[in-house]
Amino acid sequence: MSSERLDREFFARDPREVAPDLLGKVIHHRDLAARIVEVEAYVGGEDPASHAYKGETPRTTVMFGPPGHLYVYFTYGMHWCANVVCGEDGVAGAVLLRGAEPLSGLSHMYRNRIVAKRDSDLCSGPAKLAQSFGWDGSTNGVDIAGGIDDAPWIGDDGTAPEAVVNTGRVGITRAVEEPWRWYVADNPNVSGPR
DNA sequence: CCGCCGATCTTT
DNA sequence: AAGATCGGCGGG
Repeated sequence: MSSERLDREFFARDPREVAPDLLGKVIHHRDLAARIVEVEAYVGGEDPASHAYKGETPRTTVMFGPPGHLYVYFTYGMHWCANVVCGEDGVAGAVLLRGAEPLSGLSHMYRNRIVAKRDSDLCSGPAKLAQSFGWDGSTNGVDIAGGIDDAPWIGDDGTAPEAVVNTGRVGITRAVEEPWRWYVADNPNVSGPR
């Protein structure tokens, strides 16, 4: 099935609008592809849970830049997690990629993630997803909306999720009541609580 | 399947 | 000292 690349305009909206729209879309990177099934929105300046809440720092520079780039951060001393920067240039905002269904290049993903035993171990969590795609600090800031051949990009193949669930975000201690997590119902690649 | 805990290091 | 996580282990 053919896939249309999401452009910068798609990401130039409030992350709370972009996030649910990303469900069902497909992450591509060279031979690898996976369909997004779980996302969370982080709203920068007005969101105490966002890394950008207290303003721009060396770590969060990318979040304040133009939309359609990856914000990849290091956490818990060993994991990388990836967001797509959303909203206007100069305004911090991002959508965390939390879960995806592997579609292509699975043998390559297993090579990137030695501990994975089954397909649902590959992309069922933000750090697992990033690891399966081989993303790390060198991926931070990469443009995914510039039509760059070797860079990751996100495509729309016309598939829409059957049922979407909206809940509070996972793994945070501040602003836990904000309903800014969305996931596809009954999908084994969703990482958090159902 | 679920809950608990340790790993490991950057950021605050 | 905490953190946008994960995997191993033990118990039900």
